[in-house]
Amino acid sequence: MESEEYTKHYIVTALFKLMHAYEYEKIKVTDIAQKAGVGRATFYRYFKGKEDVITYYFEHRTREFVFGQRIYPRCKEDYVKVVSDVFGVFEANKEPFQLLKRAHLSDLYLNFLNKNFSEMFAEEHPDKNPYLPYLYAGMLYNVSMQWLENDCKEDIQTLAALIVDAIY
Amino acid sequence: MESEEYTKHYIVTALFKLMHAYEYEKIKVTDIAQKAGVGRATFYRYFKGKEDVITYYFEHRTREFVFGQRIYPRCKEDYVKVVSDVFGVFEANKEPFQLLKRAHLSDLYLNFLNKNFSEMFAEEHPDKNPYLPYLYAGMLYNVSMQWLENDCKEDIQTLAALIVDAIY
DNA sequence: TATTCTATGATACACTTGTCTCGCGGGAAA
DNA sequence: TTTCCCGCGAGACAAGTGTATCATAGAATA
Repeated sequence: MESEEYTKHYIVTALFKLMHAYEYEKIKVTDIAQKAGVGRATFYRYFKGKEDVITYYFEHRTREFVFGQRIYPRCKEDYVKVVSDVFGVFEANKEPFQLLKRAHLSDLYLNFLNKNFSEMFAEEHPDKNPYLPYLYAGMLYNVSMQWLENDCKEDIQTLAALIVDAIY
Repeated sequence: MESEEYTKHYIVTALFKLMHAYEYEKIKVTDIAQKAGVGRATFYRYFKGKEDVITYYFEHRTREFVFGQRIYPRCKEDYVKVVSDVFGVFEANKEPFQLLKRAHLSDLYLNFLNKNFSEMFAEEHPDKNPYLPYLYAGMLYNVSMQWLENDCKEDIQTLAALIVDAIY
């Protein structure tokens, strides 16, 4: 008898393996269970459905997405640094983000950016327009996602320059 | 025999009516077809599924408002105009957007903005950085969504000024 | 008026989803 | 060793999805 965590792990990795070969929508619960070597009922005992598997995976590694030091940008160089940092973490987790996107769960990342930028701005400039962090988060999020669509082929400096030039 | 456009319209409005009363996930294609007064097969003749109906809505109901004039911003006043326009349409369609958000389908609106901004920039400035339209779309999208969270209580001029000041 | 055209509803079908039982079998406790 | 526990696979089941076929009503055309 396996531990519950092991069973979950088998299921998660099975889905990821399948997602390398097949389109997310085409993958059926039966396929995942078979690949994981468990019964379909077992799958449903641990997960509500396919999407729940992805959510589970990301909830267990959200910490890795936190970008290094939360410096508040005071000059153009700081802006470049923060923006490059965000893109850097994104690129380092390219594959998980591709899975997120395919599962229509990318907004979890946007929520994450919103939360972090809001806190950053609130600490430093409580007086500033409260929508400003969302403005930054939104453009970083969307550019990141389109960058991902292009398989992150442009280098980070180019993207960072685009962002910073546009807002500075 | 109804025109095809009418039939599509019945289906779209039927879905939106149902979304007032029921959770998006609980609404079945059969329900939509019944509410629209058409057969289920007719639904599938025009739409690939529920989500496709929402996409259609944004393609055909919002396009004329947002990009009817299709001015490409050349000065600060143009920027204010375009941005105010986007927020204006958003506010005018506040209720549908709230439904979208509840259904976790807001990214369809982001897709819509991306598509339109890309086309606008491509026509006017084929040489510009191709990520620029996504930068604008992303920040407008995210600020709009947070604005919606606040029940659109701030007035459009304030928001438009924030955006334009940030990028100009 | 007669004929063609076509959007439609009805219906059947294969497949997937999500829920629910039931009995097996291996590990832990007695 | 024996008994109990419980995660698990197997499979049944209702409901929803998406596709395909077919006959029909009614508008357009001749």
